[in-house]
Amino acid sequence: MMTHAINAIQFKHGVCLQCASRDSLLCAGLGDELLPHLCSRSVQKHLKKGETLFYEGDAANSVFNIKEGVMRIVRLGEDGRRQVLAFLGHGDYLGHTNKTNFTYSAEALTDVELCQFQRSSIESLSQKIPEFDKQFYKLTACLIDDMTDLLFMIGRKNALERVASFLMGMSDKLKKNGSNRCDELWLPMSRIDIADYLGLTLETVSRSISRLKKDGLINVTHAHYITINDHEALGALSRG
Amino acid sequence: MMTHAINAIQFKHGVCLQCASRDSLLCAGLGDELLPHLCSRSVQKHLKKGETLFYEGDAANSVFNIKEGVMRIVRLGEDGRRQVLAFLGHGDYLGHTNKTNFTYSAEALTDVELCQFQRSSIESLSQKIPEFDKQFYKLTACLIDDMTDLLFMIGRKNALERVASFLMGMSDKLKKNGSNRCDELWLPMSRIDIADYLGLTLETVSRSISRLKKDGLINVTHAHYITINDHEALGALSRG
DNA sequence: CGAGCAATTGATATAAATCAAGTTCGGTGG
DNA sequence: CCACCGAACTTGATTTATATCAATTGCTCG
Repeated sequence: MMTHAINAIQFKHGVCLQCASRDSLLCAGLGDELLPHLCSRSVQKHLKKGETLFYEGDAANSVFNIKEGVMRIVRLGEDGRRQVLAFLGHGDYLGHTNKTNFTYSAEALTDVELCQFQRSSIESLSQKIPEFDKQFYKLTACLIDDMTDLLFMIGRKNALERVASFLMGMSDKLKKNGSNRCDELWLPMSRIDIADYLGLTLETVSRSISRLKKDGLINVTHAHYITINDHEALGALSRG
Repeated sequence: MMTHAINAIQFKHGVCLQCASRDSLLCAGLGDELLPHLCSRSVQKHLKKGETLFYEGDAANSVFNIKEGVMRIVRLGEDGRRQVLAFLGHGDYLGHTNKTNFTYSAEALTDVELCQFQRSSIESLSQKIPEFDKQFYKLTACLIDDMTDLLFMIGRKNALERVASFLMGMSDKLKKNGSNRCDELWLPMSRIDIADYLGLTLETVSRSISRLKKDGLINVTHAHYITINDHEALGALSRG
């Protein structure tokens, strides 16, 4: 029995050591020697495209780190109005709330790999792993920074600027993750998802994309594959 | 010299022990015996109405806890477009970012009292004060919850619903802080501030308030003093 | 008391929503 | 492999909510 338990932890430690997200998530601040402390508290989860991780209203007992894939975070109004709060992917932290139940759902837009932690263990993890603090600060801060940008965008930018901002944001994310082809975008989400993210309708999103295409700022090789022709100009437009 | 230093810490500890925000900020999780550890890292700040705590672009080396008063958090676009990201007051945490420079300014709408901490000490405070974790989790989570609500509001609600949501939010804050007169609102901010918070123009805010008044949901005794007549109906309207 | 700013209210313009066809894409079965 | 179907997307016509422009009123403070 004892041996079994130790093997299990060593196995998980191995998973974490080789993880593609080793340098970007809650584990990033920890040296290899401390990794098992965090690993032993995590559960690895796999979602197929289209599956839901949790629904609005579910008990908020877990938080998650996304290792791979893209998730859609959605808030639904009583009458069906829908706001996409974020598209999250590699390196993003999900589920941080003070409420007892989630006020949004999380759905997989692609196959997704993630680590699940008990909220209670995250709330006091630094007591066991002091090095954990800094990375936790960083992940929550990134979340807040992104939401700040989104608030400004939805509150004060027009349709064309919002779509430009969205595309630039997708490009920035690629760059952040070390891609050298950050102008070749893959958009796994539908036009409705983009519209609900930007506070627009799908028709307006579609028209804005067509406009950017007509003006030569982007190329639309396929509805879900867009290349940025003029990164500079698209950036300027996104800033207003 | 030695005596002087000890007295200074004891004095600050005294300030913290008697603080009106003792139960709601970063210090809330700590017993009186641990309080000096946090106190010794804080600087007490006082702002007069109209003063700016920091500007967009300033180095983001500090975070703050607001003990008293109301602050306006503002993001400015290159061409002057303005988005109020939050109105913060008693019990709120301010300045949490992963960026090296603030992307928003913080201005006092009233006289304000706050505690300032070095970001570097917050990033690793749990190493010294394990009990600190839980409260830090809570404050960052509240921030994210509020921004989530605001995103849904700006992205998917119409003007009247936004203004209703804003008023309900002000009422909720009073209730959270223990007021038994949560329907008697004092609005220290201007109509422009409200408009820039809700992603509207001041005229639309003014018209919406007039409409709520005409429909009997609220009373406007003064531009900055509003009472909610029908809490239930205003809540229903705010939810859409 | 009056100057100047904040707020309200009204008239008009406009960006985006809504309504309505078409078109393309992706999958399925013959 | 191709034809068909439905879903996703694009494009066009019209409506509408809110912005913009403009005038008036009300407050605040010197």
